Amino acid sequence: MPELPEVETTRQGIAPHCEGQTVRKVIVRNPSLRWPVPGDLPALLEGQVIRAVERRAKYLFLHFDTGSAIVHLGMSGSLRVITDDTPAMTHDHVELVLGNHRSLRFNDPRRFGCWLWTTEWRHHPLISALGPEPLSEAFNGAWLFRLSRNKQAPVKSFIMDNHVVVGVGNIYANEALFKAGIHPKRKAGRISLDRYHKLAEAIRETLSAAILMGGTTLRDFVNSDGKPGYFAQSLLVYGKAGLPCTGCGTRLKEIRMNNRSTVYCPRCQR
DNA sequence: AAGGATTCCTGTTGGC
DNA sequence: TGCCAACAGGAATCCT
Repeated sequence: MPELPEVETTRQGIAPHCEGQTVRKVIVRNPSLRWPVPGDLPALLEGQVIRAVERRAKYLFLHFDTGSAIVHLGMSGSLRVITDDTPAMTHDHVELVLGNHRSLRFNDPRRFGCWLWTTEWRHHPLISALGPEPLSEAFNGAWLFRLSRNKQAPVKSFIMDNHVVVGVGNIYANEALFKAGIHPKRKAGRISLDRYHKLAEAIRETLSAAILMGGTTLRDFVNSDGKPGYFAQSLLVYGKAGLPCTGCGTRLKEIRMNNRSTVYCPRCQR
């Protein structure tokens, strides 16, 4: 499940092969993604040079002179650069044939991902209201504290809200709350500045460690080079319900919050 | 208006 | 062993 580290790993993997390359041909095999792939996407991209591959939150942008393609990997999407004679696989929904005998292939079994076009990517409705990047200076405990005042929502929902901070999906929310010793159901507005400093640091640590290790890799996610990431091995609570807490030995508890698996230590997290 | 519930989808898993 | 329901989750959107 691509979370921010996986998306950044993907960007780093494809950028060297894409930047400066001309798009020779665009093949849309299945336009039924989260939103329909624009019918004029081939006409918009063909003949143009990919100037840069950028990431913002979990969105990737292919920047061209006339605008940008917005790509989201959704739940099960992946982008790979391969030689252009490699046979298409099932769920290879979008392909950009490049000028270096390579192709950029978008594969997405569950089709929660998207390919969109924008001429003003910073002002695109999906992008403009996003919160700060978790590894940027703008994201810190003071920011979390200020935004959370009077909020009744549980802190786990709060940090997974893209208006608060981007890139914190279910797995990393569980991990960060454990590291910070905060109970996932605690009301966001009832947490001190001190504890938010700790939480911001935990989010930062969790995500940067995962980026270094190449992403979490659960089930069907593979990096752009086709190799799995190794972060899954260092998960402390996610997927470990019933196992002893690494801090105190208490059995980790699992509950459902907003229909999402939530694992925590009932003793260490308050 | 905030916050919870629903929705999209298919490969994998678990129970009988 | 085989089949099928349950589950997984990003995030927009709908609903209360």
